[in-house]
Amino acid sequence: MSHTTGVRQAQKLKTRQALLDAALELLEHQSLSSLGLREVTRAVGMTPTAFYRHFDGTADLGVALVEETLGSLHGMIGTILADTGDSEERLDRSVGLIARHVTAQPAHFRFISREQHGGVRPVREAIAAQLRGFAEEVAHVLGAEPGSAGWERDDLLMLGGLYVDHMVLTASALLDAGPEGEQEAVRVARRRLRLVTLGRSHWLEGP
Amino acid sequence: MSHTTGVRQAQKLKTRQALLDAALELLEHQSLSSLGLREVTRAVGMTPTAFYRHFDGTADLGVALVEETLGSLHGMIGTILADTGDSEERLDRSVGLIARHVTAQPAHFRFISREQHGGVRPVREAIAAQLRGFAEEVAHVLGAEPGSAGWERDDLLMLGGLYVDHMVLTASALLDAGPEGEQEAVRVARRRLRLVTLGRSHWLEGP
DNA sequence: TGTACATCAGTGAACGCGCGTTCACTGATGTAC
DNA sequence: TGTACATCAGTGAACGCGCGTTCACTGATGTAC
Repeated sequence: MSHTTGVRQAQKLKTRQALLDAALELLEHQSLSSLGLREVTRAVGMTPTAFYRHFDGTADLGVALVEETLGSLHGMIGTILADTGDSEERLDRSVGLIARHVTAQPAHFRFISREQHGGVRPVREAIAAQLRGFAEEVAHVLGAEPGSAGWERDDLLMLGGLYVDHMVLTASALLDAGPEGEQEAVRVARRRLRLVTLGRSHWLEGP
Repeated sequence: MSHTTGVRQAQKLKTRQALLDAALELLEHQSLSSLGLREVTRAVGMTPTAFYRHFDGTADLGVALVEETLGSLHGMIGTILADTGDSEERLDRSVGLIARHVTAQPAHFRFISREQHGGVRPVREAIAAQLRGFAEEVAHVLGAEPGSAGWERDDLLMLGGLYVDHMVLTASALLDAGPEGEQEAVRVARRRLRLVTLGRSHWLEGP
């Protein structure tokens, strides 16, 4: 057995990643539907033809970017919503964590925000599927808490979706705000979340 | 004085409107950033060159579409939020009104939803400005109600923004749901709104 | 370990095509007298 | 009302350019023996 086996595969993965990185950078100022395959290969420094060794086209690359951005976030839901500290503290922590993620990889979140309702169907659907997954995870975690006693499954899902949509809105707001407006965006996001959480705690009192 | 004066201007407006209509139709399945000027004129049946008699380019046309879609909605805020009936009834009425608008002109709302975070900056900014205006109107109307006694201006704006963002989310959800899923989308939108409104009514009780 | 063959990531030339923009123009509409 | 000139929405030809996709290829990596 030789330890060099897989050199070719490793190089291929490296090239693929270079394509994804270059595309993400190009997508900071344009939509996926106007991103050219040649633009991407040019940025990486390779022949347009080679693109097809990795993706069917830019739509396919877009779906891969969705996976790269959101795939790793599953399971983090539990960490974010860890039921420690009072609800105020937990809420601030959640928003802070989103803010840190967005600051750490702004291009990824800009891409998601832009393509969530964008012109490329397979990408839109991939994002929707991921967000639906998050909503279900949130619903599951919240459902296990004492504060959710008596809640119907349907209402928990509604609440999970509400929180997820607010995460996405917060990420968008942070990106739009830029560095100087970040603090204010965080402040507003926190108060919004507080209001929603307040609604949650009175939900069962009836309309 | 001749009553024919203005024939030229009327024809020009008609052509301009034809360009806007054709563009909106083409934008149902693509983003503005990939919409070609020639595509639009071809759909209308005119020379590409003539496009420049009406718009600087597709970005400029996009800004005009924003105005066409959202410009007429100002002032309707008051009607939607008219303080009649109990809060439950008023809430259902609001969602119903959005649903009716979206059903009546789906292409317009799809365009707004798609370009709100899209790749064309001037259009993004035009949409943001309009939505900010709506948020302020909502804040103003709500601020005048007894239920908002004691609210700070800042919190009212936060609430206005929250309602506006939910209007947009509801519109997007309705478009994504299609005819068969419309009823369910309306149901979820209503419960979300109910939860937010519940949070509103307990806002002053402290954190 | 050495050799002969297979695989396959990336190359480079070529294609037909639609794009945005320019320019000089046409002819209906508008205006001055 | 009639005439002579000005305006300007829309035309049609032309341009250079970058696009996505095809094809036969090269040469390093991998595999069988």
